[in-house]
Amino acid sequence: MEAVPSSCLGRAAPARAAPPPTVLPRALRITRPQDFRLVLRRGRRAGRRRLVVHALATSIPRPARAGLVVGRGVGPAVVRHRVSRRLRHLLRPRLEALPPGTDLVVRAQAPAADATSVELGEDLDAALARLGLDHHGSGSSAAAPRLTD
RNA sequence: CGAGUCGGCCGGGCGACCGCGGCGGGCCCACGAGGCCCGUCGAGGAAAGUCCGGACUCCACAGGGCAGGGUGGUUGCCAACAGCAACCCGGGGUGACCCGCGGGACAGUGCCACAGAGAACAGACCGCCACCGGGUUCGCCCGGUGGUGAGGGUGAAACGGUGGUGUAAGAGACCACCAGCGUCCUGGGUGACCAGGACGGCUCGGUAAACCCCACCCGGAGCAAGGUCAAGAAGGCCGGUCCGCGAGGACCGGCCGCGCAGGUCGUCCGAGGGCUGCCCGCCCGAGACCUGCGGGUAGACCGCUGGAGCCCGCCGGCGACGGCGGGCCGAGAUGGAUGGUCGCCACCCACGGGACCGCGAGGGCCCGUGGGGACAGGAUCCGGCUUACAGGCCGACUCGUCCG
Repeated sequence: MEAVPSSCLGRAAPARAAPPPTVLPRALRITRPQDFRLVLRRGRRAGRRRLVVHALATSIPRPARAGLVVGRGVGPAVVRHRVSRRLRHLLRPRLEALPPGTDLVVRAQAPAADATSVELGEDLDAALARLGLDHHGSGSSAAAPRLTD
């Protein structure tokens, strides 16, 4: 079964080596209203035009989690659901690179309605980099302590 | 073949990889209702607007009056409806068909812009006619008084139409026919109503998505309904002022609620509630109120998806629909799953090329490149209505033309 993905991707586009995106499972999501309030009020914040990322480091030993806020300002139900689905796909691989115990809340703004998945991914990376949480270089271990103050 | 009317249906298909939510099963375990694997199911015709009608849940359930809301041709269908079907009436179209918030305007009240002389028991501007006075080229002209709703002009609408009698000129003033109104009779229809006849008085607007009248119907709140368990014993919300860049904090006042303490009223004389609002009346009924002090929780599960259910066949009915038989199980989330990245095919639109048909404008076919695919997503569940929608399919019927 290991040979199947490589052949499939190889036929389509050999240059595109990106790992297949996945959707957030329920365990990795923030669901309780109190947790949302905590992250939005106490966490650090980095805003882009299309979305705002709040991050809060906790001492609880568990994988990093994420929650979504897509308000009515973004659009009707179909548009809101499309935006949150794209964000869920984009969030999963990025979440694995974060230090354990990190809680993330991503708020979508109105311009997110017309954005593509690629654009939203760029916004996410930029916001995470501003928070010192980017997974590409710079070392996540060095960024983690800065969250607490 | 062209133009058109009505009804029904679809809402791209197949595949690859990686995923998400529910249910069922198996395995593992450092047991945490954690991990892995398999099977299965997983948005719409409108899921939408939340406009009607129900199911369901809780509260209430002697009744009456007033107020309030809804419906409005008839007969059916339906659990019910403001829905659907057939029919009736009125209007439109050559026609198939379409449109109608379709009870009552002799119960009463109100309103009818602009134009016009006059608009609701109407109205003399011009005109017509008579009389009086004056003038006269003897045709008539000018002024006044009165008659007249036939003619002109205005309007959506001018108080019936045509012909005659009549008259100074006219007028349903009178007569005939027609139209319209009312009453009665006969026949047909379950009925709305239709057809025919007789008589009557003589014409007697519109508006009830204006008040109103008539007939019929209507308890209130809603799944955040409601229930179980756990946790916790006290705060929550609203308004104002002040402080702070801000998140927020402090103080004061009001409302709801729990515990403790004190007080007042009350269970023969009824505190306080309930019966949609008010009044009468009825029922439940032992607590209610005031002051002071103290300073919370808000999570899980049930409800929760098998139902006026869907598909097929037969029978009854013009039809909506109903009956019988057989088969099927097709979402149940809860910061809210059904997606992401692609490939192929089909469809539509541009551009380019090729051969073909046609005198021609042009037409379809094949290939290549590029682009496009709407309106829109459950949140207790059904039946409707309304609104949005790229593109496409099927059937019935009408009118016109050509061929036979």
